[in-house]
Amino acid sequence: MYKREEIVRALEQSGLRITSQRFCTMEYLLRRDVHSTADEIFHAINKSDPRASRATVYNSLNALSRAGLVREISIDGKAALFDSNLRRHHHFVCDHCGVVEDVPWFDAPKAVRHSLGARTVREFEVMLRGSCENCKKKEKPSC
Amino acid sequence: MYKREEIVRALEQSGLRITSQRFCTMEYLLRRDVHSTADEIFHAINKSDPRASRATVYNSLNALSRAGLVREISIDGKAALFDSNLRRHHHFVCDHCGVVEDVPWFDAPKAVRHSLGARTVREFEVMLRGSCENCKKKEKPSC
DNA sequence: GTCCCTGCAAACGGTTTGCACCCGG
DNA sequence: CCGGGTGCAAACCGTTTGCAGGGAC
Repeated sequence: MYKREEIVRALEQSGLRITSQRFCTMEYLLRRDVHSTADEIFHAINKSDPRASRATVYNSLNALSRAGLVREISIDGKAALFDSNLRRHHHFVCDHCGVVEDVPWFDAPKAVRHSLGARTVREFEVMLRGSCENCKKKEKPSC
Repeated sequence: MYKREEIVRALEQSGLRITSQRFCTMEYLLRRDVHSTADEIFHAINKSDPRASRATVYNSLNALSRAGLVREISIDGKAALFDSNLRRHHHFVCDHCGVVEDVPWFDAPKAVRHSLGARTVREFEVMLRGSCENCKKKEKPSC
């Protein structure tokens, strides 16, 4: 579980002012195990503090993102998802329910680097698409 | 070069009515070697037929996309790009100029499939990010 | 006390939709 | 002639921005 001071320390180390909004946003992302949209975060924060605004959630997320404390992922033109998992990883997207799950990191095959000619590659991002465990069960009720 | 009848045939085979807008949209995409946004396509078509509307370009692109004649790619929440290259391939995105280039297809390493547990994988999509050839030259003017 | 952050509302860019008219089959 | 496509404008949705006031350091 994430303690208050851990979050404060993470924000401090990134040189960000510790404000209520940033703290709450960071806390929310760390406590969830699934990726969240800005809107979900806004509603959660807004429930405990009705004065909190959507714009500030966006601003906070951008600040956290620039500071490298969260990662923004955008898939298929839908609302951006925010991810507090900073370990290298890839993503799996379910075609049916749309859930986005983390999958373990693997590097690009060596041969690929050669096919890229004069380009420099800094990042390797993979997206797998298919049926998640739950949707697969539903597809085949029995046999 | 793509001949008029080839495009007509492709549309026919997909069971789509052959209308001026769909033909022009398809032609435009086939003739370009880079991916285009709906807006670019709209402006190109609008130049020769000032009555053409943005909405119809979107509708046509959606129809072509549903029919499997073009592929829609959305990257980083920016305007969608449309791609008439139907061969399997991956994408390279330049961090500096934003250009999106096709790179040769390669399959996921076998080990990856095992790490996915009960999920079924239908598609494997890779995005490489870095500096394209042009931007790399500019980065290092000399030494 | 100084900036930076916040909240609000308005603006924004990309895309979709409702509707009346039009055209391909 | 019928059904679907088209053009237009307005709606939509996620996100950003300008501004005035407030809070962190």
